[in-house]
Amino acid sequence: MPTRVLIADDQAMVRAGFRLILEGEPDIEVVGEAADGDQAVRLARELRPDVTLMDIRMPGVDGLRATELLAGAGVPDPLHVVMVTTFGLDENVHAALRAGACGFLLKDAGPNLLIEAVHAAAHGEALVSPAITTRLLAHFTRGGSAHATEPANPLTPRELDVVKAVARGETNDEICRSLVVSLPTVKTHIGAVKRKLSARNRTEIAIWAWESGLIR
Amino acid sequence: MPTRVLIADDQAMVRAGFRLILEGEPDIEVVGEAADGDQAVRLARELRPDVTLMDIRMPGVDGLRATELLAGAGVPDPLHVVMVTTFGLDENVHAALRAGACGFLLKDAGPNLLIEAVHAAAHGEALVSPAITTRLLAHFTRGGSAHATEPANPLTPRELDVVKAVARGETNDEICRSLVVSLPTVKTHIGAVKRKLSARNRTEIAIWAWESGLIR
DNA sequence: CGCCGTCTCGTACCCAGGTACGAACTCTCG
DNA sequence: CGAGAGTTCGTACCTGGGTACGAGACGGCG
Repeated sequence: MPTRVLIADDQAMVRAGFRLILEGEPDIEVVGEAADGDQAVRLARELRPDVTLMDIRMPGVDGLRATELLAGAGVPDPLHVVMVTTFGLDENVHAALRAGACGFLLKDAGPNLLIEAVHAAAHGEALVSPAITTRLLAHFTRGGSAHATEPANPLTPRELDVVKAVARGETNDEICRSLVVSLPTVKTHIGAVKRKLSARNRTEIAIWAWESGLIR
Repeated sequence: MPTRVLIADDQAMVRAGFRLILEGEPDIEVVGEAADGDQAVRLARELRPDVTLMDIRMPGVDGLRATELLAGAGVPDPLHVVMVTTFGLDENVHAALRAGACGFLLKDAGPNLLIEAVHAAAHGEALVSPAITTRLLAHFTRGGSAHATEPANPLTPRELDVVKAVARGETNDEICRSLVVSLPTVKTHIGAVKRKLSARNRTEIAIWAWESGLIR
């Protein structure tokens, strides 16, 4: 009996590409496609796929949230979600694994890795892109301290304001004027954001904002 | 006699997806794949494809530059290049058409549109994604005015290396190690880049890299 | 050949950015 | 009401980023 796969990605051509890649395998069957997180959750409940390929970045409910929803009250059997994304920022990886994903692939990983990941996920095993694996290991060996305490992505509204300003290239001085607060306040917020995103400087905050679609 | 197609995209999985989509058509034959602009130019000269699918964003020589090179001294017969990209930034469209492309597709356009575009390009006709067509028309009707883009950015190769590193969030210290130069050198290059891009800090350099598609 | 651009490195200085505390105020919620 | 989260501000300190010089080495080109 073949592995039944659900594909969730907002780009129709990416879905078609995945489908064609996977249907080249005899023991894999694509049972559905979803264009956003909402659809993904509904179809996953309805179709009960063995594995769900989930793009992180989708309009409306994104892949992370959708995975959390599924993990929460959706399906009784263990989740087999493989995250697929174009970018491998650390925060995304952590959030994805916390949300219950059992794989994390970059889209430039090659078709074979995709197939391998589906097979691995079907057996409840995890497969992560080599490039990301390297960074994960670096995190562990460096003693990734702050992660255990921090929940997923709860940036407060004010912190989001600061992130957007940073992602526009504003200096701390400009931010404190445009948000009408004092300079220490801006620094406090930025410090909090850096901890939550495990960013090492403001440039990585800006990169995160662009990658996550907060700015475009 | 089938239409011979060359695929140029840095992501292996995207190439595989395109190939599978196109090979489903009886009158289309994929004759080669290129992972960057250099390869694309060389293969196009060697294989003489009827149509080249070209991703705009590729490491090293990007799709725009590669198209220009081909238009310049490459092939005598008219160019049949279809640009493919995930984003439909206006300046990209203009630059692509200026460079000699005869089509412009968004990756979320659907497989059928891809096939249609290849067929159209084979006959020298142009096919542009509906969404982009709308924006182009808007430009014309509005009287295509304000173009605040810098057409030529005289960034030297080395400066481009530095820009990419900055856009990855690296610190000066990390850059000087990854490029194997001294710290003053890195600072010199960054200073030059800042002047050329009229950026006020490294974050604005990173933003520029993202906006211009140098990084994704 | 001399000129020019690029890449490289150095020294020195200044300041924005980042860290590490502490603390007050407001609001919500059990 | 007490607890917690969010926002705000303060002080002090240190590092990294940015600026302003100058200068040698290399290669292409008129």
